[in-house]
Amino acid sequence: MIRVYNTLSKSKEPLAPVSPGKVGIYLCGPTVYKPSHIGHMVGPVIFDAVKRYLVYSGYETTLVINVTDVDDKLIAESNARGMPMADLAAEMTADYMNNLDALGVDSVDHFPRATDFMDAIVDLTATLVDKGFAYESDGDVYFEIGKCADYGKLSGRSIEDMRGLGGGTAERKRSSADFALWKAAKPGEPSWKSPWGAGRPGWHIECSAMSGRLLGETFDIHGGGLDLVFPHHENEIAQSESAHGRPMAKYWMHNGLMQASSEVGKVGGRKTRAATEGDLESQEAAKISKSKGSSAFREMLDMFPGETIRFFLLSTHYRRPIDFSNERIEQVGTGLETFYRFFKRYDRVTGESFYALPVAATRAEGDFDPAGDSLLVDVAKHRDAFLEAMDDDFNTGGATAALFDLVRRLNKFVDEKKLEETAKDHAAALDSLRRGAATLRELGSTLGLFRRPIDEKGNADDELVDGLMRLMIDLRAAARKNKDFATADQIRDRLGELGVTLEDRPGGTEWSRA
RNA sequence: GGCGCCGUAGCCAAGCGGCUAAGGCAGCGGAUUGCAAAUCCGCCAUCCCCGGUUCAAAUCCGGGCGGCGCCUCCA
Repeated sequence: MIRVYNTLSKSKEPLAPVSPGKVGIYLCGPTVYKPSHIGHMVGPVIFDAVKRYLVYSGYETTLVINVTDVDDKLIAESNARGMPMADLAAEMTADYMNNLDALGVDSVDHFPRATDFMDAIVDLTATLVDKGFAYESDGDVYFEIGKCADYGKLSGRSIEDMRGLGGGTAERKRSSADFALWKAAKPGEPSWKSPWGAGRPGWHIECSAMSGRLLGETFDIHGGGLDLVFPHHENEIAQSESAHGRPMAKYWMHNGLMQASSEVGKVGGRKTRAATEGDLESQEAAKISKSKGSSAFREMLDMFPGETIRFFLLSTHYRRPIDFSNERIEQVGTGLETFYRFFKRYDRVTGESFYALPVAATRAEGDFDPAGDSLLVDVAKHRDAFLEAMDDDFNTGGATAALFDLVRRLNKFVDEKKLEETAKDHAAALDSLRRGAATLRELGSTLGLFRRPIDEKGNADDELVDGLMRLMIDLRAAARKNKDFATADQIRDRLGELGVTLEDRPGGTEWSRA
């Protein structure tokens, strides 16, 4: 039984899809006017894992992430850069897609773009006007919050709380809290035809329109960052539910926001803030956000492998805010290496590739009977712990602990059975190891991890280096054979200074680059 | 001011009423190794403070203190 924390009820609820066996997920994606930063990757990585886990759990799952490619900020940026809005959007969308790809986010079924759904947006707006929830004013169309009885149910705000100044359009609105569904085009702005004249959609309407088209009037899970609860999601609910007369989504899942830690020093953070005694500038820099500016995600990919960043994002529970720093990513990267080392060890012992192990597509398929095999009894136990954590509101942090327990058990098994030295004599043990390793790969894959070999620095991509290393290792082996340890150690130490690590194993010496 | 979140070892972090409080990073012992590396074993926390509820609280309630988010563009 999978349980999901629902922002709407502020509690965990058993997952009971609208249509049994099927789950529809809509995640609010980016407005593509600038290169994406790490904050944009949090939701996609989490929901990619959520989808994998749901599929693994037997649900036919559809994941939709929208791309908002028309908006005030896009217009401003395209003017500033002197290029058409559509070109800017295309460029930034490509950047976004490349970033997702590097993180292994490839389970997304649809990336609908707002400009491809203009008809749906206009239709929905017209429906709201027809039903009396919205009104036209000087070519703009506004949603009238006062007509929506339960407005504020998601964020816990009352309409009274909402009465602000109303922005620059106050004089055209009936109430300052009303929000725009459609904005009349000013000269030179990109626009689309509508019953109210040429214009473009307001910020929230595209999500209501696209989710309705792709997932239905009531779908299962709507996700997004915590910062979208108000006003974005609140307004989506108002639009969709007023138009359709039924709930928009059963479960609202919100992920915690990425925050910059002072260690990075680039965008400030908590400690910086303390140090500067509440200085306004550093205070505002604590949260990474589009408008505050932070380095492009693309640059981070030059520093860390995508899988390491993914593991970092999944190392804590998705609802928790997560502090970002290079140091922390390095730490989880160090942890990840434990797995990679085991994979190589597995290859050595079995002569087969870990990455070639079959992965059970579903939970039921992955179930197995330990049949009294002491290794497999433990493997099953850790598998259960993993599933239990994931069932509980996708607790990826707890789940990764089970993964670490599992590799340790597998390593211990290889040690105890001395499989590195005498694998050939232990056919039965190898079978157990295979079964256990397959479980590790299966579980990892539900998080989108361990799916394909990582890129190793150095090795094999340079014939000369490879040949030189073989030479050094052979010379050192000869020295060791002659008990000339001074020479052997000198070779190893000097290579160490160059960032090359040598490891002597039963089957020979292996080298790797830091 | 309004709404909300968080405070668990040196650092990160799971646990959210009841087993010896997961796991990772770092550190310290030990096994292994010619010495290392890797691996394995062991050690390293009474859960911000004060009250309360309960047979029983890190977990619930109240009050402090501290950190943060939203209320304006944001994933």
